Amino acid sequence: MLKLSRLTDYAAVVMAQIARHPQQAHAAAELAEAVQLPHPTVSKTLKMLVKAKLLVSQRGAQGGYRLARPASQITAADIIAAIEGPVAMTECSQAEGDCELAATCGVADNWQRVSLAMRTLLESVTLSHLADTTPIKLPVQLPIQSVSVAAVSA
Amino acid sequence: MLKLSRLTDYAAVVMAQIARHPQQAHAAAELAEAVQLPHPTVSKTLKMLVKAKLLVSQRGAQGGYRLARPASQITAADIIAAIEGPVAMTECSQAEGDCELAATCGVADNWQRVSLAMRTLLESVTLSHLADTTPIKLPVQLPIQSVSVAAVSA
DNA sequence: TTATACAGGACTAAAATGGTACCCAATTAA
DNA sequence: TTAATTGGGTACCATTTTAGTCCTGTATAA
Repeated sequence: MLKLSRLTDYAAVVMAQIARHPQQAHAAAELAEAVQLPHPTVSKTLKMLVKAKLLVSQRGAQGGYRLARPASQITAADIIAAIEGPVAMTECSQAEGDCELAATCGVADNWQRVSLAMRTLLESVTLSHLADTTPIKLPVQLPIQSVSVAAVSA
Repeated sequence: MLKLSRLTDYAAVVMAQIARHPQQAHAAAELAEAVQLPHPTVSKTLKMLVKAKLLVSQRGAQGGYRLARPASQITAADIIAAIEGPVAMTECSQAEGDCELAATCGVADNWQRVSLAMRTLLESVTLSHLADTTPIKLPVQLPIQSVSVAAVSA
């Protein structure tokens, strides 16, 4: 289905929740309550988001989580990458040629182009967009005509 | 990683292989040899592609698999859907509201828009493109500015 | 009629995913 | 200084998904 994992979905929801009240720190328990998900799971998700530098945390009483940068500078691709790793459609489109089928494959290059277009799309959607309850108007025309595979395969 | 499953990857490679020689019927064993993958696995993949009406099969001696329609009319989205089911980023973007968290979620609509844009992108890539060894120039500018969620949520 | 080749389903093994629990570290406030 | 609060890290387990294999049946062509 080319689906996001459930944790990624949670991450997006939680990030959006924080983005709607960016001033205050949000405790894991409070967020879990707000989004109606089990506390330990939300907590795990938050930790991953901190590790990915999308959130900053403050321990102790009155502590909690805040956005590491403005919601407009956090993208859907960032959130997905935080939980699932970098966006890449195929094994071979993420790392250097560790696919020994490359010779017989014949579609690798083109998948990489598609992959890159997907990533560009996901990078054009920010947390502000996701958190907003009004519909996104995706602002950019994707530069897919000029996609180069160099940056991917290198 | 938002990655295709391995079987989907195989499916694309096999489809491309058939697309390069569209006149003749291709036996599973022959294809397995050509793409250097185990026969039973390729066979399973082929069966799924037949079920999805992307290939037609012919039993008996000299039988095998052929494209059900021209490569230019088979899209990446078709191939992915054949193996993984319909392209949808989140649980709730595929079926009717079977997500009881919708109330607290607050990002469902926007994920659906993103989902739709992804699908549009994948529908713009055909098997001809994938099978071609020269780089794709993705031909369409995505109509993402005018994306409506109606078709998805309905 | 026999060899070829797909159809369908059952089965198993392995891996990813999701969820939980536990204990430690840091901070704050009484 | 101590207690309460809150995140950090790790390890573990259950479940689901994925991948791969095998077996038996059926259609077709020579």
